[in-house]
Amino acid sequence: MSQIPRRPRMPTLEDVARQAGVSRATVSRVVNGTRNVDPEIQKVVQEAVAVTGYVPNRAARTLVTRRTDAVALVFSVPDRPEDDPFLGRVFGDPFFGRILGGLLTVLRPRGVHPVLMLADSQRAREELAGSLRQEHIDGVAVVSITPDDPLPELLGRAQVPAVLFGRPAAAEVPVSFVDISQQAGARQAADHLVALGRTRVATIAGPQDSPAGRDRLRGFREAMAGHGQRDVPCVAGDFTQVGGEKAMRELLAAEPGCDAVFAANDLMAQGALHVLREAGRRVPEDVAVVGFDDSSAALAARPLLTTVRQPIEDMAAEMAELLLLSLNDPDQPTRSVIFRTTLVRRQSA
Amino acid sequence: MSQIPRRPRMPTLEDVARQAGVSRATVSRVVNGTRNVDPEIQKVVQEAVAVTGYVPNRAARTLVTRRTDAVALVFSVPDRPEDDPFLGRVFGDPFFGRILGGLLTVLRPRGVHPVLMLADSQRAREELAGSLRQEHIDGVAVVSITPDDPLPELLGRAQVPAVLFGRPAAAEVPVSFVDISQQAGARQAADHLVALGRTRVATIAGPQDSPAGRDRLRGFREAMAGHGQRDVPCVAGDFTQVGGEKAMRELLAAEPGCDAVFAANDLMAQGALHVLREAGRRVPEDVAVVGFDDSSAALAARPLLTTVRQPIEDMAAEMAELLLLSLNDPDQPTRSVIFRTTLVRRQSA
DNA sequence: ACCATGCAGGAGAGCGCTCTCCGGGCGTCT
DNA sequence: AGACGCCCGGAGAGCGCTCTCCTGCATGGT
Repeated sequence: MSQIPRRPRMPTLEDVARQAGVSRATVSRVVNGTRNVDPEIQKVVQEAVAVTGYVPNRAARTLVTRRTDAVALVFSVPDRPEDDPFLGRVFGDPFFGRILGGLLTVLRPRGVHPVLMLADSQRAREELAGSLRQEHIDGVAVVSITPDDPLPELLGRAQVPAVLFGRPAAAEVPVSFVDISQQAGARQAADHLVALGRTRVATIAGPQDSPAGRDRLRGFREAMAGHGQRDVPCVAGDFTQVGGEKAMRELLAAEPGCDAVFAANDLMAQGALHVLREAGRRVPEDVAVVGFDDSSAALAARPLLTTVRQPIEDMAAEMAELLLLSLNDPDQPTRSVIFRTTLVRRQSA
Repeated sequence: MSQIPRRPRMPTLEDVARQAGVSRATVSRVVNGTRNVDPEIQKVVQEAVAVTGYVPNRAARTLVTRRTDAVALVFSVPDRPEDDPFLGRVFGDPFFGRILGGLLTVLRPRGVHPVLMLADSQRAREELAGSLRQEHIDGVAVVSITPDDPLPELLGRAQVPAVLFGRPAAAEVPVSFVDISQQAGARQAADHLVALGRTRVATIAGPQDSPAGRDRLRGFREAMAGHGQRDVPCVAGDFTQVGGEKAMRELLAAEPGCDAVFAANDLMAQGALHVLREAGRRVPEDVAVVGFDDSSAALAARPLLTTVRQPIEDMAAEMAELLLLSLNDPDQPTRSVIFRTTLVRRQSA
């Protein structure tokens, strides 16, 4: 342990107490607002605090309260070699930032700080567990983009205050989460395309090893079946733009007459848009396109992408609320909150 | 201070010491690898650690070492009302995630955790200062997207270990930073356009109250002057896509004959591409377009955007190195590292 | 007048760790 | 053989805070 570059010594409770002519305990009470303190004395103490420039030392406080007022925001991604520069790509996704923004709206006013962590290897997961046991953080918000992620179950078992973004793959894991109704969202896309009079509808699905990918496809198919279209041509992509391009090309080859496409996320929809343009199809006149997420890609696309909006920020905020709840009372039952999606109508459909 | 939901008591050094039949001090030495300890005893201690499942308590350690092994990653943005939901937009920029990714490649192996903070109001800045004084964090990495940001100066004065992404607006602020040579980057764009044989070159500049915006414009103008084009038509945008669209429209109206455009960032270039397409200009045949940053927008654009690459991840990693350096020795002189940009040639020019 | 009651402030233990200081055993130099 | 270091382990102080317990005083009921 390398030793401390000593910064000038900070004033302590003791200093303030001396300055104010009261005991340490009293100062503590004033600072924390616990118990009643004579207003007269309160004023004296507050002045002493101002004079000395006192700020409570967090570590000392944590040592006794066993609260850190920090939570981890964990991104759980598929394992990869330690030196793979892929790291940047993970966080390059704006999705990530939106979650952070949503969390912050709740955490900040409560004085809780988010610490960023990445669970991308067995070792990283162990370190995360270590962080919790070290009492470095009070709880965990997990965003998992890994199929069959072992993390949720790990946390659930460990009885650690944790909340997931998106339901866990294994339904019986005892952990709180926020999610959207994927199927209802897909249904909105289907209904919209049908209302537009489209009759030869196809879909670019997400990876079928992800719950979101599966559920969106299922929801879309069921809805289309309800509208009388039993066989929806489908090619699965990988949630990336190039994946969407590839899928769209295949779809176009297999179903040249299709007049509408539902892509399981905006990035793939954007890819589809590019391919359709190359192929000389007009959007939305010849082919209507609907995406999913309402990410920044939807606004960057031309024509502007009609898409199923996922209220990410609200979901993240709720995630924070749930987390704080179980922080303050570990015996809270696990809860889940399912958000409603909305169809955002723009130009592409 | 709400009281602790007590989790089961964790094993302490004391427990390990008892288990191993040695003193607390010895266990501490083994755990931290300070001083030599008899290999025999070392083994006994390690076993005791394994048996008890001991993990050092971070707060206790911090209390005495005065190190938290945490740094703040601060995004300094223009002030705004406390309840403005703009929050999400800040972090929605992939730029943000790339920085985080870069930082992490350095911080993670060193066991340092990034804590996220937002400096978006006077109050937030004070809280940040408080966090430092509370010894909640050891240092600060700042990404400022505010013109005339008071934060760098504040930190510089406070003698706090700090590193900026991008040079401070006021040159004499004593604080380390990483940056690119904005002018050299702009020059690369200019040289490329000239090499392409373009003779009527225009530019969409960034906001002129940001250092980057100013420097890129200056660099571009100087380079073009060097190539014999003295008057470069210029409209300033605001670094957003719509800003780019607006600027491009103005440019097209004023200079219908222009055959090349340099946009001060990719987002604006993307906007320009859209407008050019609407206007029936072919890119790159009629008008060549070069962006700046090499962000994800460059790859999302069609045609693929030729752009000046800023090595964000490398810069962020260096930022972390500089920060760790001054953490370990506060007397380090302030340093700055200027990175080289590279022209990434794709389709648009 | 007395004791029960309530409330505000002080004393002091103790959270879990690191680190300085000490002491004892051993090797080495004279 | 004695003196002198050196190396390794133990003892114990103390980091800054919170919180329990205690004490002293005012209040009110009988």
